[in-house]
Amino acid sequence: MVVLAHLKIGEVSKQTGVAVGALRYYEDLGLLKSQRGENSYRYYSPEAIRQVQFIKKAQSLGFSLDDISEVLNVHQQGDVPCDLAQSILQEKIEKLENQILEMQVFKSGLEQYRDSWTASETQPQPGDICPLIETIPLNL
Amino acid sequence: MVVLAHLKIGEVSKQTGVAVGALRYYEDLGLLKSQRGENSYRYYSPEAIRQVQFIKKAQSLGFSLDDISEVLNVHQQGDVPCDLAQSILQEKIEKLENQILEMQVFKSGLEQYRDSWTASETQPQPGDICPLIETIPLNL
DNA sequence: GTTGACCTTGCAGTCTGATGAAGGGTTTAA
DNA sequence: TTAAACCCTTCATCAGACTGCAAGGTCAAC
Repeated sequence: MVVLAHLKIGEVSKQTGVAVGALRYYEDLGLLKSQRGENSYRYYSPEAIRQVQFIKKAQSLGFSLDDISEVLNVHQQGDVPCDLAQSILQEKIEKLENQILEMQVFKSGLEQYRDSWTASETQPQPGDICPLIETIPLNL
Repeated sequence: MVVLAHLKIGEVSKQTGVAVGALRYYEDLGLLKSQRGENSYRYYSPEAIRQVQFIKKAQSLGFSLDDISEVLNVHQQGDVPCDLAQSILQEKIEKLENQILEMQVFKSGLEQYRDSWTASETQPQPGDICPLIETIPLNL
């Protein structure tokens, strides 16, 4: 099947909102293909627009370009990559959950320090830089 | 007041647990001072140990080296930098709070997609890469 | 025919907090 | 005296997803 490839990179950029430099970058990473003219210009088929939109959508789910590359490779081999996409998504969710929990614990710790500082009227000792920070224990 | 500066960088590294390279890096950023011997070795006073520990403690509160630099500059000018430290800490807490909220919203969105995907039995359309991703709206 | 918009490659830079290597000088202990 | 351990500077590298620039080739309109 021959696909018409008549869009220049600037056109793809306009239609997708993705910068020209980013499109070239995607090509370097193997995420996007183009046909080269005799002038060495990149020419794209309308399919490419969908492909770039696919990349943007996956990015909006927190997929890295590396993740997307994996997904596209499976597609390239003729398989439907939805199972892979789902498991990557599940990983993202779990990682996010852990990060949120960690941040909540960390934030509570900071709030405790902030409140104890406001409450205390620590006098600076000679040689101290800032007693409020220096009362914190070193985690070795 | 003359302060004895007899500790070599490796000694400071051992006593603080901070890598030699990191100590040099702190010096480049103006966070830590040393006296140079004729051999061009760095020599540190025992004060430096406390200074490095101060840096570590501030880092454990989420302070960037840039933040710490600001705090130390105030101290350098003879002022007590606790007010500054407190306001930086307050900023960190607020930023963290916002990040946590954003991540929770984002995570809910991802979970909705995950669940709708699992529930739906979307059949791949010709030309689709992965319908589960392609049903996501583009945020323009 | 010439201006300007568009395209090419390749390399450097962004941000943060370092780490590592290369290539060479110094000190210390046996 | 010689080997190991330590120190110096300078430069490169990492993650991630690009952006920007220089120097040049191409194309379309007037």
